[in-house]
Amino acid sequence: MTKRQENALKTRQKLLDTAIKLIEENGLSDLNIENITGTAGCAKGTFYVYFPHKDDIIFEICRGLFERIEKRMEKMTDKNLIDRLYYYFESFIVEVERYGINICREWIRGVIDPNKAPKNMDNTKWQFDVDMLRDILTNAIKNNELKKNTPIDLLTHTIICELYGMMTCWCMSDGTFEPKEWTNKFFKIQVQPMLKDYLTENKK
Amino acid sequence: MTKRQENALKTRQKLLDTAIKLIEENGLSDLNIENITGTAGCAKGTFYVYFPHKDDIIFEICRGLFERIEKRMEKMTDKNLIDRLYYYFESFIVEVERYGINICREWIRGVIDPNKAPKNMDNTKWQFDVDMLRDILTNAIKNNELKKNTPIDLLTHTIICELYGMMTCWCMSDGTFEPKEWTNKFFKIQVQPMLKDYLTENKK
Amino acid sequence: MTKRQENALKTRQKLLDTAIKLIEENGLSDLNIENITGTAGCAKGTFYVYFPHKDDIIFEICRGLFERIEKRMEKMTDKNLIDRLYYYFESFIVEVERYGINICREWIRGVIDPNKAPKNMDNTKWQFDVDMLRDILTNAIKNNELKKNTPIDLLTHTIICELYGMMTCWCMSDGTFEPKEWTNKFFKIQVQPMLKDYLTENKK
Amino acid sequence: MTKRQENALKTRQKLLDTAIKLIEENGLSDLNIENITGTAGCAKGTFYVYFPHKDDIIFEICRGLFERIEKRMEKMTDKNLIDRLYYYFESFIVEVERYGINICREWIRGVIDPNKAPKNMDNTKWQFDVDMLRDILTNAIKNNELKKNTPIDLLTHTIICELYGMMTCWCMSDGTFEPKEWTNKFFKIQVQPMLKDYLTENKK
DNA sequence: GATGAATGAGGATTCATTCAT
DNA sequence: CATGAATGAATCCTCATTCAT
Repeated sequence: MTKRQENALKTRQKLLDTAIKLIEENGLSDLNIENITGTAGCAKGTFYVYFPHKDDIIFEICRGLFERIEKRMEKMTDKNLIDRLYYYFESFIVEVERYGINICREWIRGVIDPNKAPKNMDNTKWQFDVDMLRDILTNAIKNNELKKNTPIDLLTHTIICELYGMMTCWCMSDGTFEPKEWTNKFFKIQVQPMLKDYLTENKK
Repeated sequence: MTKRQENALKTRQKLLDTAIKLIEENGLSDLNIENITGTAGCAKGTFYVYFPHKDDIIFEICRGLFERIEKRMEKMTDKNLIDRLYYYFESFIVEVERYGINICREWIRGVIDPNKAPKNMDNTKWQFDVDMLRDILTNAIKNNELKKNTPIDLLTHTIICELYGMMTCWCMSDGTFEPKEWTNKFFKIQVQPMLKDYLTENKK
Repeated sequence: MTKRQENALKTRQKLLDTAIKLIEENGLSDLNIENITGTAGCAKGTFYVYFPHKDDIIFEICRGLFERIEKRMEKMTDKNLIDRLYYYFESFIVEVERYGINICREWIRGVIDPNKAPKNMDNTKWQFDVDMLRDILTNAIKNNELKKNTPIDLLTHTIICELYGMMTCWCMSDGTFEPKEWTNKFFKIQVQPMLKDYLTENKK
Repeated sequence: MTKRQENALKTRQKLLDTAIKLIEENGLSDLNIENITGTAGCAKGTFYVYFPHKDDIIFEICRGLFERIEKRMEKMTDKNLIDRLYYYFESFIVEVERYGINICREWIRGVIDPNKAPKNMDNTKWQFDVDMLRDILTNAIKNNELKKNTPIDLLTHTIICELYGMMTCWCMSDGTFEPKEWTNKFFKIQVQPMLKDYLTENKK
């Protein structure tokens, strides 16, 4: 990579970071291109060198959040089921909290309407989450961690519901309801008891 | 009430209904005053006779949804705790579904950021929900339906989380994940087991 | 019509007149909404009360020119064929000159590409002109002014070609080549000789 | 010519050809530098190595069309007047058709306003055409092909008018009105009769 | 010669809101 | 009460052009 390309990447990242910062500070509705470029220290037109439309930077911010969670997930293959599920919960919360509550709000606002998702998105976030969790549980059956009669669909939906419920409540409560703290509690009183009956002998 | 006052009330209601219909059809972001008044069959200026600001009609729509739920709740004082809680769940879902998925999306979008709530709102939706549910449970202790050591906060937050999780997932899945169906399931595998240990002998 | 509606019409006309004046002065490429409204003495937004898009006012200006020519034509039913055809030539030139050379330029620029015509235009200008002239000649055969073997298509196309050729040359020559003067000359040395052989005895 | 100079010339020609292709496909208004260079397979900056301004390439395209016509004309000195004039007509049409109807549209749009012609253009297209045709006719008088009382101005303007009329109508009709076909017809019923009276005995 | 990142002036469009009638 | 013409701030986006590498 040449020096020029490196600088270009820096500019792009600078715009991305600035946008994240500004959304976190004032929310999406107050975000405008003049704002971003002004704060990032470049010209208005420079924005359009990297993002064809205003929405594209927002999509990218959310996708970034999305990818970070995925990346965390990939690292977790050796642990046992309970730990993997807990890690799944935690990953969401850690990454979302890193970006901040306002980005989370915009993320939910975006993810809430799959009809308005960008066309290059091959799948709904909902479908993606359902598939990923179902895979974890299906594999657990294959690995003999879960019994064959485990109600996978029920567990999958319950867990995802819990997760998005936590995020929605975090935003609603303006941060009072802290997800990190509740992840733990919920996991103990909701997820673990629910799984108990389906864990095979050797994993209990 | 004079004839004139009656007509005025009708115009007002017409505007409200039209706005609901339009949001359900095209979402909030495509809603504008010309749209509302045009569809309702009155002049742009008429809107401002009844609603000082655009936001006021949105607030009123959400408040309407809110009030319907409350009203349903008030009718339910004679039933036992489990039934009351189930009814609480159901009320949300029934009323939200009546308005439609797009209104629900906008409701979540609005409720998600308490800082941007209208100023005449005396309380956060979050705080309201927490208080209402806590009251139900506290009364249940007083009525000797629940044991004194019941972890009220834990139960309260868990239930609210589940509820908003369901609504968020309904929206995310574009209606595929049907709340009515899952309300029942969730109640059985999540809420009931959680309460079991704290119900007093006479209520079990 | 109420006083208000009258004023509104005046505002609309003022915008139209201003736009015509500005195009005539500086051409279409230098025309912008700020310009029009500023000169017309109203706010930028007022423009959009009357014209949904910038292009709509341009279309209307050209349509206006078009209609004036049509209206002139309608008045001419009692005269003989030669006079009617001459009047056809003259109508074009008189109306186009009234608007000015720059408007004529934009008109040609617009009329030159039927694919980019507004969708509410039911017909091509080309088709319209061909039809109108063919009607005049066909009727002349019916009225026994022209012989039955008159080559209508040939005459029609020749005359239209001459007409648009004159307008194009007027613009190209920046007004040096004056259409009024040439209309007469052309008619005498081109149209009349061409018709001579086909006029019936009683009309010669 | 060094290899480097050769390559440079190729790049320049590639840009020119690409621009012609793009105008023919989408018209001038959709033409932009990124478009040209992207399609030509070089960088945006490269454009400015060869053309100081965007307009310069458009000017060059039109000049190219212009020169091809001129070159055709130069070859025609030995034929008689009627043939030379017919060849003049034909040259226009053949070359303009080679470039395509959209280029012709843009050419007319450009040629229509001499005030906006590039400054390096020493003369108006109008003036150029008038001069060229007048020369042909004046020489015909000198060569004793035409009588001395031939109304040169009248003939010159009539012919040019006919020519541009044909091109304008070709564009207006979206290609339906085919210039090649009509060139012949017009020449026979318009130009030849008009000249008849002024041809000297030995040329009749 | 070639590149492509950066620029910023310029222009269209939206829409909540006001107010005279 | 009802109207709807007028407002103008706000904002997105385009694109020819420059210039350091």
